[in-house]
Amino acid sequence: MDGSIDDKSEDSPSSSGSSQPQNLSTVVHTITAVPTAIPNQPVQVQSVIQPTQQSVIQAAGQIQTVQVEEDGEGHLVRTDTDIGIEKRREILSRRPSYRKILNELSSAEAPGIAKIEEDKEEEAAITSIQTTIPSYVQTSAGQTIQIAAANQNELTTQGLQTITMTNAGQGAVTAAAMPAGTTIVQYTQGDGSQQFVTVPAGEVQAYQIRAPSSLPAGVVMATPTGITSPQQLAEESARKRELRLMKNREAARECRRRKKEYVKCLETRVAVLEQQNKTLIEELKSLKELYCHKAETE
DNA sequence: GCCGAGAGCCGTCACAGCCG
DNA sequence: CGGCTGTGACGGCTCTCGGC
Repeated sequence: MDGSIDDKSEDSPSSSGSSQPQNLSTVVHTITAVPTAIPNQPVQVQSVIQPTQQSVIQAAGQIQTVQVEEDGEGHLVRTDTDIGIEKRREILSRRPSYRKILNELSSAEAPGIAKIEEDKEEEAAITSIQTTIPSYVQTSAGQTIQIAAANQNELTTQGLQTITMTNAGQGAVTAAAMPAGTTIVQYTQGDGSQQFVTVPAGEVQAYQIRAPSSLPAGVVMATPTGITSPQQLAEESARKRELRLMKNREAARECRRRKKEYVKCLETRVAVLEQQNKTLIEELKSLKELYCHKAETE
């Protein structure tokens, strides 16, 4: 091909392909500077190592400096420089999350690629209850459950609208008795979505409501104190399982969302790069013509 | 209208890696 | 080291579309 760039690292970030793990992924060549019409000027090209989904590689968005030089036969040859093979291999030792990949891509990239939001809303909600709140659920007459918060202001911010609970089912936070004696502590988040935790009725008095930072937004974990009977243990483990499933459900949703966003981002990049490639080819053609024309006239 | 194929989404499980 | 998180894999469900 006329004026083609011989990319010696087509499937590997390094120009010495054999020294790289086989599953090293695609290299997305991000041309950050369109070469000017100066024939012998080395062209700085930014290359973004892009791991594929299935591969065991890591460190997407690692930028390496690549030089494109003429090889003496009119071909432009890419020669990688900066990162040593060993170091790169070390960097590539773990697959990053889609969020990491995309964020690194976008930070290494010109503006235009949106970062995956760091779940700001969720974090905001968690922040408001992040520290262990010395609050207790207590049953009183008529199944009214009240949480005495050390800092009511924290509890009433974003994540949890209201923390005083009644059994009426109308309040922002309600506790409904289950037939089997289980109590569901239900509350409404700022966005209107419902969250709940199950609490065996007999244990309600002993429950401490706390909000570990690891929980999804607005989820309050009730930690029983003084569980003794096997039945309570079973209920506790069932509760834990439910919580785990719920969190994993949410995590899977988020993961899929990030994955979609990541794929979209890649598709956008492909389109941009195809366009840039076209432009470069055109430019190369015109330069060649110019050069030939000049040679003929001399 | 019925049926099968294919695509897309979801929940769950398993597992690797991270972090306190 | 144990708990948590992110993600691949898998199976089930639903929807759409084309062929009959």
